[in-house]
Amino acid sequence: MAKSHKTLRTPGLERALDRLEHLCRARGQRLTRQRRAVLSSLLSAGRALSAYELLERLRPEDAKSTPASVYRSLDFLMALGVVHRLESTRSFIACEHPETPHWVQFLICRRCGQVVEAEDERIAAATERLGQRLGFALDQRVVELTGVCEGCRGSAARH
Amino acid sequence: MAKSHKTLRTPGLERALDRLEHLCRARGQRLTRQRRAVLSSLLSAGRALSAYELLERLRPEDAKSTPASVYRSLDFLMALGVVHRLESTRSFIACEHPETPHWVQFLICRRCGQVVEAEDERIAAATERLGQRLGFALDQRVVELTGVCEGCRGSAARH
DNA sequence: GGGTATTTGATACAAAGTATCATTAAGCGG
DNA sequence: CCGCTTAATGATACTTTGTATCAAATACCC
Ligand SMILES: [Zn+2]
Ligand SMILES: [Zn+2]
Ligand SMILES: [Zn+2]
Ligand SMILES: [Zn+2]
Repeated sequence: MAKSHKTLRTPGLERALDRLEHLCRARGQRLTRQRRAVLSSLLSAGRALSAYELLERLRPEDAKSTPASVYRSLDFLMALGVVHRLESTRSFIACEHPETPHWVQFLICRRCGQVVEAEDERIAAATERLGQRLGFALDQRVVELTGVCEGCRGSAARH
Repeated sequence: MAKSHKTLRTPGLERALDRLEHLCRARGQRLTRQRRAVLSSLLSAGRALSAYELLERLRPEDAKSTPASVYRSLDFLMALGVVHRLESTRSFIACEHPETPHWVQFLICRRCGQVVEAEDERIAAATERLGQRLGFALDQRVVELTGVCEGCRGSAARH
């Protein structure tokens, strides 16, 4: 029988890991087991995770993960642009469209925790403009909009 | 001789504390010594401070400040809208124009730490729009743009 | 498969933020 | 000005989040 790789279950995840590999090769960066595991875990979580939640999910598979190692992998993946950090919730999420380098905005539902990654031209342009107007050469833009998503508003009669 | 209040040194600070008092009365909230001290300290710092930096500045005057008490005062002042939290630097800063309720953007210089509070109509409108488009009823918007300010770019020959 | 620079493991620590409950004081009415 | 009531603080201990250091391991190139 064929060797039973644990992959190939979710094609989306497979594609993301392939993309990670190609990104690393292109930049001459090393792709390690941990880095793969961290991205993989974030992707299959399907939501934002704190570094320590992530750690808990990694431990069963890799007992020697530590906070430091998780943060290191996260930093690496963020530099590559395949993971983002949500400043307002101190958590991390896999990028939803890592094909292009991008400045994104996040919409966060405070009730169900859903996070939507948006790429709004208007906001991008307006922030760039503001930076120029005030003389700042911007290199990082955090836009995190918190509220209640449509689903959650519907499902709550009131209050 | 007249009683030697330690106030009246900086009219801007005085005005801010008066405003704080009025805000509290208007809302039936109590204005305590600590809350005054926290706002006062943030104002005279003239920059963003972490909660613990703030604590250090309060301790000489009020030896029984604790992390918990500082965070409580900060939460109170933020609810009133006279203090903002910078998510991307985990710090707090006095509002630069607390007259009106507002959604603001922050520009942060990563070299000198300067923070500028802006109120850009275009960004406000664009974020609101995005929220509507994606079905979110927004109640908090974090817009924090980091880069290098004009002064710092000028003063650095290169790198 | 071996060599080397990079990454990780292990440990310890620093920084940021919160829970709890007994005690204190702000603001109000008399 | 005094005492009452309720909200806020003090004290303590704890949780969560993030880093420093250096020896050991491993990804990648050949
Ligand atoms: Zn993205
Ligand atoms: Zn929701
Ligand atoms: Zn403000
Ligand atoms: Zn600067």
